[in-house]
Amino acid sequence: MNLFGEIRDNILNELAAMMREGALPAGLALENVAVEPPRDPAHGDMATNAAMVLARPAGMKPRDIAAALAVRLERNPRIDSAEVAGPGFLNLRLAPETWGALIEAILAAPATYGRSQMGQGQRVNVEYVSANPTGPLHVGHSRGAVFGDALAALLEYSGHDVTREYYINDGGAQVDVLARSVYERYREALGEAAEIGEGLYPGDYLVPVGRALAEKVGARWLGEPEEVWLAEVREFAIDAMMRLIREDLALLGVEMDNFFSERSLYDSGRIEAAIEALSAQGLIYQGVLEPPKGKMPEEWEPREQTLFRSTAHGDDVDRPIMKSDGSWTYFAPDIAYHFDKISRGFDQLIDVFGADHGGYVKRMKAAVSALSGGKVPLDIKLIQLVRLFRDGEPFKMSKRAGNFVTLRDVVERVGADVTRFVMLTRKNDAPLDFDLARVLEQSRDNPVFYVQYAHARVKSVMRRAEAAGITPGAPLIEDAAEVTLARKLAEWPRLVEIAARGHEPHRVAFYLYELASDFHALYNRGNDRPRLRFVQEGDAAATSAKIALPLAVSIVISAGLGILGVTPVEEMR
RNA sequence: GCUCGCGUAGCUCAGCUGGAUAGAGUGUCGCCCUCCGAAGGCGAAGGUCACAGGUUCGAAUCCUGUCGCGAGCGCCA
Repeated sequence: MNLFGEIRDNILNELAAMMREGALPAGLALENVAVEPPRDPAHGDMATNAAMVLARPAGMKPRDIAAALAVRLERNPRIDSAEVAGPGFLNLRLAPETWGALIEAILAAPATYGRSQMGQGQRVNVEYVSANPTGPLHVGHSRGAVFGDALAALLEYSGHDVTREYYINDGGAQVDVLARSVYERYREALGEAAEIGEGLYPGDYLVPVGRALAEKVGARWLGEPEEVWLAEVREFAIDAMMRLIREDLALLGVEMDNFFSERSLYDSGRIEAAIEALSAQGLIYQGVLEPPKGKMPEEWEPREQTLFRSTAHGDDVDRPIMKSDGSWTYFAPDIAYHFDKISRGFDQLIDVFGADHGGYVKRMKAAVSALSGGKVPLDIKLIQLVRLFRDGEPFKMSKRAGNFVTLRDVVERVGADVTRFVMLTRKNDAPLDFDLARVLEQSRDNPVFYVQYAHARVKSVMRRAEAAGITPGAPLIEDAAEVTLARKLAEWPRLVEIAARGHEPHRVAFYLYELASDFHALYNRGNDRPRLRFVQEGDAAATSAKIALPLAVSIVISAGLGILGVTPVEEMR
């Protein structure tokens, strides 16, 4: 049940009838008619802009249309009153029974309330994390991981067919560096002194990898030149790193559907095929780029390169795809990778990148636009930095890795649920402050706690009702605080669609906080007014009617937390 | 220099793809706990939505320009 959607349908039907009867000119477009919660609750339960949207095309005054529509809507038994306000808003007040019916509908279909068919089964590929396989994940990665995972869940919840994908950058120079670093640890494991020179990865996490390698191959690569061992050590090291990364992801509860190897694109003709597809459109040429203005690199000299005419698809300058030695730039396999995604038949692509990839957005969109003939939209979500604190002080430490805080450090301290929720309490493009101490505080200004506490409170109420042998019955929504809460529940399906459309999972987190807040307000009101308590001592019938509302709240909280990947708790400890 | 993002209450941030008197938490101030649901509750103050124009019935939201902060800018991925 989607109350906003249903009331909107009612309104559209009335407008259609008005057109048939001549009260409105025929043929008016109705897509822009919206039914929304009014900003000020004093304006009622719902408001529609129908009259204002239609006034101009109908050549009528907004308030006249609104008044005529109001008369019709007031005949609807679900609507108590319809009132013309302001420039032509129509404010609706719903009948108490309408709220009761909503709560009953939620209880009757707890697994589906809020789910949407908006996506119509569209196939969406969400690529996220995609960290280089050279070490454990750090805090920054965890934000991208949580965001991508929640976005994927949100899209599934709204009717999309989602594939969660990780792109393994195992084709570039950094995995050679990894191999050399592991080789030093290998030598170390065999009793020689490791020489971790400048530019190698110094982290301790490579020590066991070197040891495992020594156990596997023995001493046969000792003293041998790089050409002998590099390729095999690289394979071995990448495998080890990807295992590490999968473990880190598992700690956060993130599970990918597909890992895509960059290396698999090389030596298989797939890069060439992707470039050829661009070339066939005349988008590949030999040329010389202008130097960037204002900031002249030290050793700039004009250089002829193979370029992709990304400017034909909205980029600012054309981009090189081949180095002067004839090898591909990093951009080329990325083009091939996205070509592969397109050819796998996805209707929509989403890339979740770190904010330092900002300069990369336009060229990637240009490539996808060209390769898909403009048919497959690519949305790139940039994830801003995470600043770690503890009790307000900047937090720096590393147990195992170079000089960064690992994902594991954080999850082991505060838990996966807290990490996930907190990471989603900001828009992706705003920096996030993460305080390892404050996220564990039990107070109202900690949204994780506040939402969990609301769920636990409901469960406590339900346990007490159950102990008295009482089950939820036909709900009775009468007090203003109860209506406020029911109204918030009615917004859930609408919020899901808004959040999914904008690829903005943080909206779910904020919604849950508001819902919890309204719930706690009602609960607290029971202090002063015992009639508002959910469990009415010695009155089974009243209790049965009262507990339907909190139960519905817990259903929605549980669904929302499910999208965020957070486990709802039964009790606080 | 160019590109992208951001700029909203003292602080941290929401703000529904253009709606009404711009919201929440925190902080500040006032009131409320012997017990019955205070890991708090109720209320108040607090704003030139960075600035200036524009678009229209209507702008924090869209467009142009300016300022400030951050990130990026040809063989690093």
